Amino acid sequence: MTGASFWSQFELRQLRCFVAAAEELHFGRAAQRMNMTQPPLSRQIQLLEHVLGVKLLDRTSRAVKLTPAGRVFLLEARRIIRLTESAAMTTRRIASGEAGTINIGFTAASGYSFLPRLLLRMGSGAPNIALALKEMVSTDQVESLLTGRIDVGFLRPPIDRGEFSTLRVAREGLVAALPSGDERLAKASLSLADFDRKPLIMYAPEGARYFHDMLSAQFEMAGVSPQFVQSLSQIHSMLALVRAAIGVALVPEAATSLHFDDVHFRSVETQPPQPVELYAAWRSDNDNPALAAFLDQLRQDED
Amino acid sequence: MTGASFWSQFELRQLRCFVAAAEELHFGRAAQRMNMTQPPLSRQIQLLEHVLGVKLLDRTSRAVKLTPAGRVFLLEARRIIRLTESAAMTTRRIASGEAGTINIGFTAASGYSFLPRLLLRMGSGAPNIALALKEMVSTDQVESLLTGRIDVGFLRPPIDRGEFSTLRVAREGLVAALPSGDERLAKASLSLADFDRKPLIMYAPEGARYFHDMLSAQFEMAGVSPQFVQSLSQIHSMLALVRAAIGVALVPEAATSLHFDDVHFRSVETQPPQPVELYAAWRSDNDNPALAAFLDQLRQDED
DNA sequence: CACGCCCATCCAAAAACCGCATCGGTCGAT
DNA sequence: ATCGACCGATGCGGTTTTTGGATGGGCGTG
Repeated sequence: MTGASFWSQFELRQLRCFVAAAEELHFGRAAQRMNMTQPPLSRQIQLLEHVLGVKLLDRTSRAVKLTPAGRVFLLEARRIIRLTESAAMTTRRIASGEAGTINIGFTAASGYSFLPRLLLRMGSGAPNIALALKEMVSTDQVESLLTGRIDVGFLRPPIDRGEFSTLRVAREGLVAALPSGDERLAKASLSLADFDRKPLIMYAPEGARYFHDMLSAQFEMAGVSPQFVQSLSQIHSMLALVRAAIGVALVPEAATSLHFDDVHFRSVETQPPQPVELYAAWRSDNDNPALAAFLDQLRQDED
Repeated sequence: MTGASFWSQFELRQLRCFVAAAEELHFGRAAQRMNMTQPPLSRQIQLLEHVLGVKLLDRTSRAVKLTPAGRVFLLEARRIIRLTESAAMTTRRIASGEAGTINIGFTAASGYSFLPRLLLRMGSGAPNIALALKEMVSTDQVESLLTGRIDVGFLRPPIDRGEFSTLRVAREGLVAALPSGDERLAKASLSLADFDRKPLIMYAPEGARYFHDMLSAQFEMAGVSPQFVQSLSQIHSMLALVRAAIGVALVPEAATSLHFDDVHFRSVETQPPQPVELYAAWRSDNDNPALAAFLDQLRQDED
C-alpha cells in the first residue's frame, strides 16, 4: 500500500462513536453506550479526526469539550445517522409491500366508475402505496406490462399471454345512450331489437376491438342489423355524436357517470345480462412487493 | 450476546459498494471502480442486504437488476453519501476558519459608525463567516466573554482581565450636541471652557462608567465645572433631552450619524484630541478558528 | 503528596477483510 | 447437443484492522 490517507473517507461506526462521545463528553461512558471499551472508542475518534484533518473534541485528562468544528460536525453526524435509520426503515417497508409505488394502466372507460372506487379503497386499505395512473388502451397496456412500464393494467379481455396473471374486477351491463326526443326514451328498458335498422354509432375495430367484437356478437346472436353510421373508439366522443342526434350508442353502464346535456340512458337487455368485463392483469413474475398488497386489496373488493 | 443481528446497522463502505454495483449493474466493473476485486464486493453487498433484511439486487449469472426496494435504497444511499461528503467539507472549512460563526458583543455607541463599517469589511473579506451580533454594555460583554457566550466584544477600556487579548479598533473625538437656538452654534469649534457653568447632560457612572470617568477627567484637567442637569447612560436618550433644550451633551463623533431634528453638532477641542477609544477584546484561549480569520481582517482595518 | 479520575498508548488475541482459485449457472456460437 | 465465455457466489489462506486488558501520564482533589 502506498499511502497514508488514501482513503479519506470515514465510516458510520466512527460517526456513532463520535456522537456518543460528544453527547456524553466522557469516553468511558460513551464506550459503554457503544458496547465496547474505551481504547477502541478513542481510536475510532482519532481515526475520524485524522481523515477529516480536524480536531473535533478537545480532551484534557480532566474534561472533554467540543471544538467549534466539532459542534457543527455533531449536527451533521446526527443528521447522517438519522438518515441511515430512516433509509433502512423505508426500504424494509417497501420490501414488505407495506409501502411503495405501483404503476397502473387503465382504459378510459374504467376511469369513469371502477377506478375512483379503487382509489378510495386503496387510500384507506393501503395508505402508503402510491398509485401512478396512466390512461392507455388495452393493447398499449399489454406492451407496457411486458416492458415493466406498468405493474398492473385494467383492461378488456381477451388477455392470452402466458406470462400474465389476471383477475376479473368488474362486470357490467350495456346501456343505450339516446338523444332528447328519441322515441325509445318512452320505454324504461330496451332490447337489442330496438336498434334494428336504426342509426347506431359503432366502435371502431382497431381502437376498441373488445367492444366492437362484443357488440357484433350480441347483434349476431339476436339477429339484429343496426345501421352503422359512424365508427369511433372513445366513449365520450360517441356521446358527443349522440347529443348531436347522429345516432344512438351502446355503452357500458359506467359511462352513465358522464353527464352530457340532452343525452339520456336506458338499460338494454343482453345475454348474458352483464357482457362487459374488466380484468386486472399483471406479470406473474413481477417483483414489486407493493403489488402483492395491492392485489390483496383488489381481491377483497370482489365480495 | 442475545441475538443474531444485534448489529443491525450498515456501514458506509457497504453503501458505496452498493451504489457502484447499482450504477454499473455489473459486479466486476463495480469492484474495479471501488479498487478491489469482485468477491469482497459481493460480500459487502450480501452483508448490506442481510443487515437490511432486504434483497436489493436481483442477480442472475447473466444480468444484475435493481429490485423495487433497491431502487429506492439507491436514492437514499446516494443522498447519505453526498451528505457525508458535504459534512466533511464544511467541517474542514470551519476548522480552517474559512467559514463559521462568531458571536459578537457591541456597545450601542459602536453600533452607530464602527460596526456598520466592520460588517461591510467582513462581508467582502470573509464572506463565509457569519456574525451574530448582540448589543450589550461593556460589563456584560466581559461576563459573556468569560462564559463563552460571545467570542469577541467591542467595548470601552479599561479591560484588565489577564485572560483577554485586546486591540484598539477605533479612536475618535468628542462633539457637542446643541439644540437649535443655542448661541454656541455660532462657533465652528468649541473648547471645554464653553461648557463652564452651563447646563450639561452627563453620563451616569453606573451605566456608562467609561464616558463618565473620561469626561470628568477632561473637565478636571481644563478646570471647568459644568452644571450637571441630568445623568443618563444611553446616547440616543441624551440627544432626545438635548432636543428638548434641557441642556447640551458631549458625545463621541460616531453619534453624529444619529439624526435628530433640532440637534446640531460642533466639534470640541480636547487633550488628547481623540479621547474616546473602542477596543476589541477576546479570550486568548478562544479556540474558534473563525475568530483568527476575523481578527486578521480586523487588524488590516487598522491601516 | 498520595490518590482517583480520565484519556492515550502499547500489545497480543480476535475478527474482518482481501484476493486467489474455483464452482455452478446461463447464454450464445458451433 | 456441446463447448466456451461470462458472471456472480463460495471456500480458503494470508494480511490488515480492530478489540480490550494493562499500563502510562497528566491533572485536579483531599
